[in-house]
Amino acid sequence: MKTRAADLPKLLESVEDQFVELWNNMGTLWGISPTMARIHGLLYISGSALSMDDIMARLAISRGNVSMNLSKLVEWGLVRRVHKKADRKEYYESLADVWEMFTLVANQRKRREIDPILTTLRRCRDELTPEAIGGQAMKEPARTRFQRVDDLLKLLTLLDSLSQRFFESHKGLREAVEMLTSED
Amino acid sequence: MKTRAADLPKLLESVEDQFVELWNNMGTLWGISPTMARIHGLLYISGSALSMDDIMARLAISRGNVSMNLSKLVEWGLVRRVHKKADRKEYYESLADVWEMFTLVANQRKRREIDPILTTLRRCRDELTPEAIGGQAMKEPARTRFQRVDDLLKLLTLLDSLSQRFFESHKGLREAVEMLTSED
DNA sequence: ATATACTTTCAATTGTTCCTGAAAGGAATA
DNA sequence: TATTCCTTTCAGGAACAATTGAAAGTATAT
Repeated sequence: MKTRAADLPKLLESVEDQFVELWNNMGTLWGISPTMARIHGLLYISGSALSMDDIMARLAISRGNVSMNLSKLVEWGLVRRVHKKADRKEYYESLADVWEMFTLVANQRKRREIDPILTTLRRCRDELTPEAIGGQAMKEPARTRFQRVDDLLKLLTLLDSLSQRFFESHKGLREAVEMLTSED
Repeated sequence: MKTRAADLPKLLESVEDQFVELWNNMGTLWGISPTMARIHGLLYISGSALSMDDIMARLAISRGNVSMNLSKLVEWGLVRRVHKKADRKEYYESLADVWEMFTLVANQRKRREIDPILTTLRRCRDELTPEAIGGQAMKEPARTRFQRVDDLLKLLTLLDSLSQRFFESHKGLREAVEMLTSED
């Protein structure tokens, strides 16, 4: 059942709304605040540069809120400012490349959040080695603690190397595709 | 500088505290509530079955809170109840296998959160195809919208297949290790 | 220099999520 | 059955996060 031409704007609006909502959920998953995600969703799906007023009107949120969240998006590198000649307003535009967006966020979160965790974990392990506590290290209860920390550290270190390779360029994605298509 | 035997309990306690705090941060990253993460951290690092009272005392949180969060942990499958004979109390014990814990959480979150997103995304795409809106599909502004949704869907579908393979068994991990060690 | 057009900041408000403690619920023992 | 010991539930409160709107800030045009 085809949509008549007159209904197209309504349909597009509805699809955009669905997408913005979806992107909001996606954002929650990545630890991104709802409004930030919605704004980015709107910029991404619309594919054009929008002004603060456009966004305020479309998403029904206040000027201050839009301003703050746009700055954060620019900081993350997901959105960039665009100046139009003969217009004092600033416009904002999303990155278009999805993979680039993913790696951008993944790399920053890894650096800010995962790396410190790994550092702490290593310190925990080092405090439980024979070098640190002598013969006690081999006996309970220290032995179990050490074992658990070490197990975790091994896995996280591995995942870390993997993600490093996977996220650092388009190459990682290509390798993954090959792995997926070769066997199976 | 080795620790004297008398200081060992203090040291262990400190390491455990650091670990619990670390696991709390890790949990935030996975969208798991702080207390739930801390309880699980304690159970994991201690490597033994603890009672509600043990946990309340060690983490200084209320009985109700411990109870609720333990149920959720059991629900997730990260913790299991243990009955000790001649004791009415219930004890709780964490899974020991780190990889198993990861896959458990990853699979459940995928099912609950990612799959619905993919469904919505497909619906968005389908509403923008030529089948749905005719010739308009090839012209702006519908064309861009379709393109963007389709790009995203392609990548997410790929990541989905990848993670499926990666997380469904120990095999995924082994493959990844091979990939990492073979070339580079 | 002043006015205009637009953006940023931030204190106050609102909204959300988390935690507590006490009461109700269950299950084992006497 | 009554008692004891332990767990769960949940309404209210505390802590935290997000949002607004108006004042201050900045830049361009006149």
